[in-house]
Amino acid sequence: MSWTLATFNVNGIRARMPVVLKWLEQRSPEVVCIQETKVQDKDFPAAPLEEAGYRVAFWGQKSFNGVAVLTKNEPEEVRIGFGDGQPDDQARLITALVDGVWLVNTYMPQGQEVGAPAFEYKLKFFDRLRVWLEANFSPESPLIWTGDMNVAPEDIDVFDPKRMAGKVGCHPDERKALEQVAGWGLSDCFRQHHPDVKQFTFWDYRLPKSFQRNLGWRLDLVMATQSLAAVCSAAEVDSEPRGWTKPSDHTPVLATFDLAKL
DNA sequence: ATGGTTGAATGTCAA
Repeated sequence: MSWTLATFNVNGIRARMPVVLKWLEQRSPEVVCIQETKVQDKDFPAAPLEEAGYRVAFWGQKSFNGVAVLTKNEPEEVRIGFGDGQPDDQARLITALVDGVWLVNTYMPQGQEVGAPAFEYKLKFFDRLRVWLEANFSPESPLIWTGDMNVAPEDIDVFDPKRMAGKVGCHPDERKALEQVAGWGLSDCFRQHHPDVKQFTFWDYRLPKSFQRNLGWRLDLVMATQSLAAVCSAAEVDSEPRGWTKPSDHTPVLATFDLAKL
């Protein structure tokens, strides 16, 4: 059975519904992990997504953050936040068990700028995620950590690594924090299939014609435990929706797994 | 030098 997961930072689910619905019809992945919904739960546009054939689980807050998981099959379980005793004050983590796979969907903090309180919050969020993974899951089990990581893992993952060196998104401390989580037992599905490709998933609205000029970053990842990585048959970035009318500043990443071989 | 645009909300912040 070929099973495709996608991750998509939509930058406002309500503003992005035309793009999301068109893209779901085109690609029809089994699972879609969404970030930056920017909507309270009571206002989440579940009905049109259900009409498109998906079960919908979400956790949001007013104006900022917010995550959702769309699945063709009913999840066995959905969890919101860390539930680790510290306050779950920002809607950045939703976890679901579906089709025998644990999905960990994160909108990691952006960090604003190196040294800012938000930057410290970002680094701590990565540490907290690693501790939470250790406490709740086994790297031997089929698990996918995906979402907007807000870190370009390596220099190849940013359009101008010299200019961005040490800046937020490329700082060594952030890259170490990302590696620390991955070190639990996760590998980058896109990089596994495309070791040398300079392919971005985010192009800033604020840079003039950034998409046309390909001034971007690869911030959106699909990270799989070993058993899943071994049956990952393909991974791609679908740049097309970034060129549509009223696009998100991010575009979807897809990874396909042969779950029958697990 | 610190620009530029977008979403949510309707101030202005976050990205």
